[in-house]
Amino acid sequence: MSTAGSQQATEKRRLILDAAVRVFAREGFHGCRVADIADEAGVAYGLVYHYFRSKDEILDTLFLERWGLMLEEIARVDAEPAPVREKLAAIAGFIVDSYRYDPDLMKVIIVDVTRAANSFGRSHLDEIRAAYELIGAIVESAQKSGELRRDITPTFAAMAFYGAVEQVLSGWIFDILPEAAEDYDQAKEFIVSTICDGLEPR
Amino acid sequence: MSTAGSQQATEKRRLILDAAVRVFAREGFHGCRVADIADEAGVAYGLVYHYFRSKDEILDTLFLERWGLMLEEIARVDAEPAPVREKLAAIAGFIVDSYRYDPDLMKVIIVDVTRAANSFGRSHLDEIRAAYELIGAIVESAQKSGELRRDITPTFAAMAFYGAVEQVLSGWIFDILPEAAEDYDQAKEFIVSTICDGLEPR
Amino acid sequence: MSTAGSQQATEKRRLILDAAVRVFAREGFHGCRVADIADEAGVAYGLVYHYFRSKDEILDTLFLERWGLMLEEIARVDAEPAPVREKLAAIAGFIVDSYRYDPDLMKVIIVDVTRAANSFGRSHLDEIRAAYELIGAIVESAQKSGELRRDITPTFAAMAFYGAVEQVLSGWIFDILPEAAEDYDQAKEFIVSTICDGLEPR
Amino acid sequence: MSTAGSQQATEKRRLILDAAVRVFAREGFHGCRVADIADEAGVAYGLVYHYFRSKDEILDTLFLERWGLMLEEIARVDAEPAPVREKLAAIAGFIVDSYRYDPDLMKVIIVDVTRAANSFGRSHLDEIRAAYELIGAIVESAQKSGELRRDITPTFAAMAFYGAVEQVLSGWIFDILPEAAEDYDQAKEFIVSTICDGLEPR
DNA sequence: CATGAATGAGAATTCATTCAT
DNA sequence: CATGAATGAATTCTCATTCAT
Repeated sequence: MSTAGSQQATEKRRLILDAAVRVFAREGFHGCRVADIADEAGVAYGLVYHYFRSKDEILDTLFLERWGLMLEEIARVDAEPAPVREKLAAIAGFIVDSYRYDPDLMKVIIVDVTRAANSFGRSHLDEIRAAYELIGAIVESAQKSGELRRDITPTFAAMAFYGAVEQVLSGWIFDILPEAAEDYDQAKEFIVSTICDGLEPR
Repeated sequence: MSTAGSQQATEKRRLILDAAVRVFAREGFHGCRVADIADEAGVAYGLVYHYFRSKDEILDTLFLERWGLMLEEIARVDAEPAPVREKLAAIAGFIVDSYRYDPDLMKVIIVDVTRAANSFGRSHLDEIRAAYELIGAIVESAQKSGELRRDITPTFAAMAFYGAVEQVLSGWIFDILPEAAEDYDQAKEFIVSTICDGLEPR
Repeated sequence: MSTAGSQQATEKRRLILDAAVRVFAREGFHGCRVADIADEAGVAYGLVYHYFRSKDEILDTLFLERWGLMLEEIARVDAEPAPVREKLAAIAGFIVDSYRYDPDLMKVIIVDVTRAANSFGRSHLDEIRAAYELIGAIVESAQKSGELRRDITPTFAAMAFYGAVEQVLSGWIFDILPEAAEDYDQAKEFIVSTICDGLEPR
Repeated sequence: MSTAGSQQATEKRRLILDAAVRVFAREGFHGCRVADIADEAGVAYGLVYHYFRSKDEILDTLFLERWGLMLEEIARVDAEPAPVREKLAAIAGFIVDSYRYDPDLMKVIIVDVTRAANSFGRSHLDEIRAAYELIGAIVESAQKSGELRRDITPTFAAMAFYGAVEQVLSGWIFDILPEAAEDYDQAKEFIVSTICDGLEPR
């Protein structure tokens, strides 16, 4: 069946992407060779170039796939008529779960894409900016509704919130923070509580 | 005379380090060649290797120099009998001022070391961890004195605080946040207020 | 078809090895560049590294190929029920013929491996030693059978024999000894006669 | 005193040469840097170039010094009215003693000069050839006087003799032959007896 | 004489990418 | 689609030699 053939073709592409995630996570984007990806995927060297124009495109693809999901999720959350606290919890939860579900992929995105955001194509930077802006928009409307303080700019608040989330992921990636099942849930609550309530007693 | 000679000997080394900061900031550690550093410094290629064993060692040196200053500053702040809020403000201020004083250097440290989980970040993990621990210790003692809530772990609080600071710097580095003179001062206050007071109205 | 394809794949590897022999012989292992080998072989620079891990590995391969043949030959000779004089003549003949057949290769082996006490010679010591030991074993059994004097240790006798052979090759290599067709045959006999009968009249 | 000054100057030169012997023996001519020689000698880097034009010249000097002594000795031996057996014993003894007295220097000469005789300046090759010719002359006159067989060419006989001697030294250098006090004396006798009497019983 | 900083050509090796099959 | 041999530009690091002091 031609459908089966097409599925198989897609399968190999997926195989390569998944292998790339593992290899990038293990050795870093710069630290690995295209050959390593092919080996990890168990496919021929040249096949990588059949499906992807370049090594960069593999990373681009991985990033865009997942970052796109996140943007969709943030937009979806934003559209709901929920308290800002719940919205932020949903976003933090989504990112934390993304890491829980596929730590290698999130490691690659944070370490190899976010880090190199200015050396890579500017397109990534726009995607990243879009996330901050969506979060900023959530903050902004919550400020208008009186849910959040107005003396801190929305953009800044978004950075503080996202920075806290990313730092927790970095902590896990660098083996600085403990990483047990309960830590994931706790992290989400801690982040929201720290950012919304502050560290000082109320 | 011999002192002058010794200073002159050191001069070129410093010249190379300063040139490396600019080149790393402009092209990224991986994106530049050792030749670029030598050119930028106006010295012969080989002299770079006279003073440094490798390209890596240059980055290591830059990182350790500045990170060491930061660790000293945090330790100094910790030792003072001030409210935790002032301590955190002093630390955030120091980091923000480090960026204001030498944005290229901080960019290099954040982009090429702090987030490089597979290369430099990993090899300087102890130094990086030390910073978190010092901040965590400040939080912990403030929790004991009742200045801060006790239901969020010190380590986690330290991550949230440092994450917010670093993200603000990242915002400047990646041209996401506005970067005017008043923004630097404002940033320090915003960070402390966000982390201590929270975004929700009190 | 697939056999032909496989042969073709091997062809380039052989091309490189043969080119390396000529280049090493002409310029010496240290005196040539990998680019010279690639040029001489008429292949792209990178292909050398496709087939060999390093410049060293090329020399290792050349040495082991031929030295292995020699060890086999010596072992084969040793196993035959012939007079020791004939055995030594067979070994000397094999080495002399090796030179006659491929003087460049033997030059490389002697100049760059066998005498290189600090690099290749040291790392191939076991193979080199094995040759002496095989020859020593031939001497030893000839001493037991009364064919050879017993007052000279087998190891020493092996060194004297091999030393004479190698020095003759060195003489050819360095243009000290005349090198005509009849010299090759004569050399074999001279060596055996010198070592077995001695230079003094009997 | 100006004499003392001049002696001191000479001392440093000697210091460098002696250090070079040790370094060359340890790491090989190609495997060491000029800096290693300076360090080993305990002198400043630049001083090496004050006394020698180049790294090559250091090796040249070492070789010519000792090889010259050997040529003198062979010529001296040749001039004496002694049996050829004694002459060869004197030459073998001189070379063996040279090694016993300064193994590093002989190692350097055999491994780094003799080996590279065709890549280095041709002048070395002429010196080496001169030694063979002197020995060949000794053989030739012994053949005329009936002390040695006439059916083996003098040049060839010289090669066999010198080859046996050098191989014994190589055996020591490569740790293949035992190297105790008595081995040195035995070696000399074994060499002469093997070459003059042959390995077959008389 | 003595020092060691400064120079820069050179070489091995790597690896993304192409291409013939 | 699949394969992996072939290409060659790029870059780090080495180190003999020079030179200013």
